Amino acid sequence: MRERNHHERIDSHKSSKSDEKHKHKEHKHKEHKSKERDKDREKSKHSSSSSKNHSNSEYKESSEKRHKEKLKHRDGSSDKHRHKNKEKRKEEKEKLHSSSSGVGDKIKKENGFTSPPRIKQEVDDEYLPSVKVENKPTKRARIDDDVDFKPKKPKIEDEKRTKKRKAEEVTKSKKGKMKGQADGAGKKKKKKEEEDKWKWWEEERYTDGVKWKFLEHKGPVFAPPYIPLPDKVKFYYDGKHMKLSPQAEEVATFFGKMLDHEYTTKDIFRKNFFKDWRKEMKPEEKSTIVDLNKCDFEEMNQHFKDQSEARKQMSKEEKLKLKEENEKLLQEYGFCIMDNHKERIANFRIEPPGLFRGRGNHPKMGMLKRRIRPEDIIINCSKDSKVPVPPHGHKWKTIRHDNKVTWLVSWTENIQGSIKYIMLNPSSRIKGEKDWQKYETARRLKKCVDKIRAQYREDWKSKEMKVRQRAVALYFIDKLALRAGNEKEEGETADTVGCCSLRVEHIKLHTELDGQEYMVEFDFLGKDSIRYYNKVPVEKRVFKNLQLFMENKQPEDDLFDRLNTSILNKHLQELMDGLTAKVFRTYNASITLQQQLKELTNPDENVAAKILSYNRANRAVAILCNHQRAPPKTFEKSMQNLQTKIDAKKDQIGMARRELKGAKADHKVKKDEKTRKSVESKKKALQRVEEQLMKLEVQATDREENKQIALGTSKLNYLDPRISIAWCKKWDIQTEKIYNKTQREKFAWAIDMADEDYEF
DNA sequence: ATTCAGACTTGGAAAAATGTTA
DNA sequence: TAACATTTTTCCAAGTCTGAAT
Repeated sequence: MRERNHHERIDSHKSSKSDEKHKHKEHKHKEHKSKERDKDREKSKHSSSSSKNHSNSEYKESSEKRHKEKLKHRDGSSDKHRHKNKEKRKEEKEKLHSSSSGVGDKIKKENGFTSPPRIKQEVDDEYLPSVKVENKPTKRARIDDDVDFKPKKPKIEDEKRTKKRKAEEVTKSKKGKMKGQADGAGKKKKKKEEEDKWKWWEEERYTDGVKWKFLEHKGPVFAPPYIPLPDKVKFYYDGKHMKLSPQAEEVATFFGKMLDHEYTTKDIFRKNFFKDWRKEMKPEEKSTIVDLNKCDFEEMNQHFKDQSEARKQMSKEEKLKLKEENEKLLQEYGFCIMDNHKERIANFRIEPPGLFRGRGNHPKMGMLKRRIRPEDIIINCSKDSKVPVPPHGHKWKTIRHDNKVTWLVSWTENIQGSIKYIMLNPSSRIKGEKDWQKYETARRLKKCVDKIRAQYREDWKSKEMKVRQRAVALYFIDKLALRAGNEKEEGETADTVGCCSLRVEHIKLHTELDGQEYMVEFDFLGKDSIRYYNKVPVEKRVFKNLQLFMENKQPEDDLFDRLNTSILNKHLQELMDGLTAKVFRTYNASITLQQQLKELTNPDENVAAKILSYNRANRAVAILCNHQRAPPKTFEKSMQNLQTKIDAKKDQIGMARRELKGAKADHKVKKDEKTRKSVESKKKALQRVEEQLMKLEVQATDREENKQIALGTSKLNYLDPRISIAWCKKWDIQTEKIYNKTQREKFAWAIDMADEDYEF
């Protein structure tokens, strides 16, 4: 950020953003940098035994340096020019290469779809042309899909509900009437609940980009106004008490609340905070408070701790009252009417002001996120609806009636200048339909993925650099489930990359490593600055291509310099309607789950063990997608507790065994009914405890394996829920065992529609 | 072709709610 | 019944992708 501003000033006479970007990139301290990276690698090697390393912290430090080490720009020659020359050189070399190495290329056993780390076996099979799937032209596939995606009849026989939304109201009331007449009073309630569950998936979708016909809501709930601190809570500057103006005090409390957080120790955070805080100060304050290090927020911090403690200690009645108030608010603002149905809103509360907490090494961390007022708010609703009323004495910024979008409320946030929205809950029709559609697109990919894979393998040999890069990138996206990797504005966000934005410094080539040939070692920060570390064997041709792409480049140069997400997606679009890079992630995630479930589920095992298998399948996907979490702070202890329980259970078993033995002996002697019964019951008791033990042990295994893996995201966003539902039905496992209430609501469509035979 | 705003999905952490134990 | 552990929900940042403007 600093550096960037500096440059902007110097270079202000010219240059587009992209020029600037390259200038920055191309004049960094190489030696310095690469040394840093080496050190880093060294570290990561030590710390990782598995092929994917999960420690983020190490990486972050060094990535931080990236920004700092940029050197001054010097020459003015056009960037594009340079680029072109570079590429020409490359193309020449490429020709040489392909003619010399191409011939000897034998087809390896490796087909390019070896398992991602720790997934036992998988996509391999997918690559082989399957019997069932012919390679249809994409057009055709599209049609197929559409058929698939249309609501299915079965469950609506009796009611003929497949009609246009317009007709819904009629349907509904008619239905109500029928019920009212038919049912006895006692049944009414239950019936009503049933009716409330609207099966939108049995109705027709909008086709023309229209998202709704009617939309009515009450607008957002604003953050509560700032309550000044009581006088006894003091702020000290340089050891001296200082009463702050309300504005300055509010911002100070944001910092005070966070005192225990690591953020407040970070330089950038402190610097950004202090700068923005000073903007809120009165002139006197501004002239006095010049050094953040001399500020003492301790009492504020304590005050808020006390407050939250007090909240915990509230009496039952008070808590209940609070809960009721919350519920009232939810009832009033938490729902909207969209096309005759009451739907839950996801986030009806406006984000309160506070300090921006970017993730990873974010240049803007600590900046003040300002309070949103009604005047910042754009309302979206239908013309014929009751327009939400702004708070007294205020006006909305704008009121819109745009039914081509799904949001109800929007505002522009001041840190990145991006737009924030209030939208509906995942259980809503509008989200659900889209979600369903996403999986249908992925299923269409399944039908043509063989063809696409064959195609990009062909493209590895292309004469055109652009095509080769595209093909290798796509291979990574497919094989490793990498994200597309859009370009980002440098200095505005943390330095993270995806596939297309990988830089030379992010991969290392090893002709041989760990006994395998042609290994690529990935090490970069992905979304949310989560580290991706992986060593993968690739095909020789890919390897050679990578060498080519890296020739004559600096570590900080783009690996795929002729490629970006827009080029890639345009290409994908041509291969299959609706295909984009992220579809591969969805596809590979879902297909992996399906295969893993098939492979891991043991019919003879009990429910607990089956669930463990499910979780393991889920885990395989999470690993593929690199979904990591920080190990829970209480992890070790919680493992210990579980172990204690297990030990206790084992003792119990010993006891039960002895008792059984005794009973048996008794029975042998007496041979009467009473002792026989006793033996029976002891046997049962033993069995019971053994089962409990088994459950605990399964739980322990599951938890251990899940230490640094986050299952949530894949479960919620990547796995076709119908696969899971089919699995549940097949093995007679309750849906509740794998989906909690929220999840069941979100996946209601899948729960209703998938049967045991569903195949992704 | 490139840039940019906009809209929407995806992501882990943290807070809140709920369950369990001493 | 408080303290602690675990699960669920909320929060909001950070991606992807589209389409319009230039």
